[in-house]
Amino acid sequence: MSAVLPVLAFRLSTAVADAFGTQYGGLDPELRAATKPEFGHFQTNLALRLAKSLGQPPRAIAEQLVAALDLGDLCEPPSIAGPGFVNLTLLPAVLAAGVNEPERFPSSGKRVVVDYSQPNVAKQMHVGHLRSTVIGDALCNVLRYVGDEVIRQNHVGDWGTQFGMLVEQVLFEGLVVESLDIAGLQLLYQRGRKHFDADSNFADQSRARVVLLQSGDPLTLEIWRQMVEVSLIEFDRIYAKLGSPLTRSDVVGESAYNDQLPGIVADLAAAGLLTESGGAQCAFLPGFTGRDGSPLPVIVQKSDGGFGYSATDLAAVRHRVADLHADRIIYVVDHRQGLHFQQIFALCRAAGWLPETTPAEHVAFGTVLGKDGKPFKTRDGDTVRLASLLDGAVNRARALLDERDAPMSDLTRAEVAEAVGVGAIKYADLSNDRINDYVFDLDRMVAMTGNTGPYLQYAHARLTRILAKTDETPGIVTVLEEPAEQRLALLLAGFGDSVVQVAETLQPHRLCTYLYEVASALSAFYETCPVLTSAGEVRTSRIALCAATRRVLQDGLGLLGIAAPDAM
RNA sequence: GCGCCCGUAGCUCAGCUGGAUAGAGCGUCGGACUUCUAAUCCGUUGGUCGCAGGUUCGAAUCCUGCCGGGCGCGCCA
Repeated sequence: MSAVLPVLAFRLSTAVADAFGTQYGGLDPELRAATKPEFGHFQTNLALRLAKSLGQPPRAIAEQLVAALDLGDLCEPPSIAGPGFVNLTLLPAVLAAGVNEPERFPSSGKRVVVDYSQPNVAKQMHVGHLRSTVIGDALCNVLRYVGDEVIRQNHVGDWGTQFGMLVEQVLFEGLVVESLDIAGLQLLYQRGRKHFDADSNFADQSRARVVLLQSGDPLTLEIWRQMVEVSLIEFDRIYAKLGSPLTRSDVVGESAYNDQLPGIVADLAAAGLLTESGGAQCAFLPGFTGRDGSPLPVIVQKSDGGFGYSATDLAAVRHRVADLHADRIIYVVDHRQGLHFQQIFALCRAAGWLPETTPAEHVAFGTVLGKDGKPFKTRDGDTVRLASLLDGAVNRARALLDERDAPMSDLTRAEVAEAVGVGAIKYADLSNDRINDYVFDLDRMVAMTGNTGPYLQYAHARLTRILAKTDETPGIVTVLEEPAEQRLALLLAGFGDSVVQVAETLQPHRLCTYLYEVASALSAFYETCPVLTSAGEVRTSRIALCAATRRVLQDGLGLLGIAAPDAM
């Protein structure tokens, strides 16, 4: 639609300038989607806006505006309604063109770095990683679609004091790390933690081991590397299950910045941004205050000389701007870290590592809750593993498929169950505004009615079936007479705009809402407009409309990271 | 105490950056299957947009102040 929209906007501005003087030509044409189908396709509220400065009644202005407006090649004659709205209805041919010629996005020349997923070494991925991974994937897809170059950064938690303890426990037990899996590593962590708390001698050795790790002791480093390897194998497995494109080449863990941390401190000190407080090197920034109103620091270097997460995050920002040449930096991290990122961004700007022209955005999201309204946990109070979460949804989808006795091979059925189950979870996660918490409710997620993943997948499967029954390859849309056809066509033409909106707001739920509207409009079309049993040009056109709808659903779901099976 | 976020129908949520009578789904109730896949569709029911002011021709949307909830606030990430 954006091929038409700018033209309409330009004509409106021209008409305003002609009718009321050039000083009003620069006014926002306020071209908006019509609030109701009976008002046409678009509306402009310019007349209302101009009423005051022109000192005339809005309706009179609307009449002059319409008189000056030249839209005969694009729209039906404009109508004036209500207090002064000007309603525009596109000609069927223009609408058809919007469907037949989907918008393509040239390269923006912009490079965007997206930091997301961020699992921790030696820990199983759990429900807490779901949102970051799913939202991050969707945003990467959307940004690339609108022409940005996207660089994924998986800031894996692979460094820090706990690894001293882990390595020490490995040596204590005489373990071969490579024989362990992720669950084994997690158990090792628990044993190490107990050991650490119970045995002060072991605790001291663990602390000494951290120093060895950071200074590059070969044995220590090798054991650490093996733990990372075991973990990455597991992450790969989960990403595959989740259908995430994240790979090892996207992993730039905390350890990657280890060498740069002293330099970070030195640079900040040289810039006069550091203050010693309680033995720690701190940056106190204006506008940040703590509990009792005292200045709130960013602790860059701890009192024991070690570096915390802030130092690593600072180094990461610097790396992304200086080395990766990011034009925009995005962090998909839960909302509780909002203050932390505010501080990091502010400090990076003060240090000159993050130019004012480079936006850094914390894409915050809410918590996944259980039915009790508290953070989602198992019955035993443990965190829910991502793997079991996904398996549960796939099993549920499989049961629904079996119940339905859909005519497909077992292999296909397994694949479809996978797509539907995982898609249901992802869609449920993406379809609400990310800032809100949501309750994990499998029944609702896999429901075939309402704004759910399976409902959209089903719409796609139906279209695939219809198109498979025709012997002709779909052509172009030429006939749009039925209201249901027009409504569907109008929506399809707005796909590009919808994606652009997500790229700007970083709110994937807008795309979900859009796709749901498309699927709903398809249902109405499907009820009132026979496709295969119609004849002539109407049939050809409707087949093309089906093909276009299928493409939008497939592409849209694809952007959300959700598969669209051909049958359900 | 300070800061961020949230508050819209019985429930779960949209509301396109200020526009027309605030919309969906679920649920309720009532219809449509010898199906272009009924895992669907159509109809029905339902709201002082937390409260009070303010800005505006016009506010769920912007501003201020309250109320209620979530989260955060020095060496964990």
